[in-house]
Amino acid sequence: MNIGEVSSRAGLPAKTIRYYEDIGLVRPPRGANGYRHFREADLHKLVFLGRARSLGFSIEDCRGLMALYEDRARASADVKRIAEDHLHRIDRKLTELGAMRDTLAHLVRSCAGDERADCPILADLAGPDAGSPL
Amino acid sequence: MNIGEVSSRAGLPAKTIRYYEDIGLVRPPRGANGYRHFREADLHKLVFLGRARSLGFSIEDCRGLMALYEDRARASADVKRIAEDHLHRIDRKLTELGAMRDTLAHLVRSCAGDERADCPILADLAGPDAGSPL
DNA sequence: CCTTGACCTTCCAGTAGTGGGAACCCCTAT
DNA sequence: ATAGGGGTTCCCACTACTGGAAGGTCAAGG
Repeated sequence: MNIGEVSSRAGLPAKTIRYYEDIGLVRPPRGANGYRHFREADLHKLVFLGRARSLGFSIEDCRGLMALYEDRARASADVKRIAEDHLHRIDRKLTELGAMRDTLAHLVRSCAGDERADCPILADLAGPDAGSPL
Repeated sequence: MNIGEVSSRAGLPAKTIRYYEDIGLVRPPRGANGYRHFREADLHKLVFLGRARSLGFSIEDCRGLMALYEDRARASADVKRIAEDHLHRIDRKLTELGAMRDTLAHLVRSCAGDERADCPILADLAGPDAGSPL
């Protein structure tokens, strides 16, 4: 099948699929006209990549997962390690994003949001001991 | 003061400060030798930017916040709107990141992580109806 | 046969926010 | 005179695409 069909079936933009070929994640053969020809196995790989990316795995993680996916002699421990590392990264991100949200929510609540210039949000951003910038 | 001093006082890498000048967030004058000369007001701006960035505001948000910071006739409502929009973006991000974590945590728990090839993580990534890739 | 339109191709540029490094200038101290 | 520790510009790399331009291919209709 051509890139358009595989794109709609895998749910990935054609641009992205070309990019994945560029970095060696898929290697569809070419027809006489230069068009990429995708086989079912290529489609499966792209679906796999789409799902892994949607779980936030990096391209390099995906490369590793793909290699394991295609390796009949893999150990599930290797897969699990990649997933656990990613899980820890997500947890760290969640923690820092949560801290951001709490700080920001506090600032937003403390701001009147009216026509006056007085604003605790700006005051906080300027720092504890900062006066007017002018 | 020179870029090195303002860098350590603002807690930002010199590279970042040059970048901020490049995109017009700060405009330190130059001395006869071509060196940037930072005034106290420039330092305050950089501290402001560093704090705003650490709360996850985008560069464009920072540009808007800076303009309001320097505008004596601002309305705090304008500041609050930017902060609220950002807060909503963070909340959405937290939601999707949380969903990722839950899915991933479930997969990690279900994987034996031993020497066997059988792996629910790969099975899930491959999709519900996918067989072996070979 | 020609045109139209959808599809395909490549390449280039840009995104955010730096990080790294080259190559070079400037200032101070010894 | 020289050594070091500043500073300067410029360019490339990164993540993971996304958009656009310019042009080749294919199938259908007049």
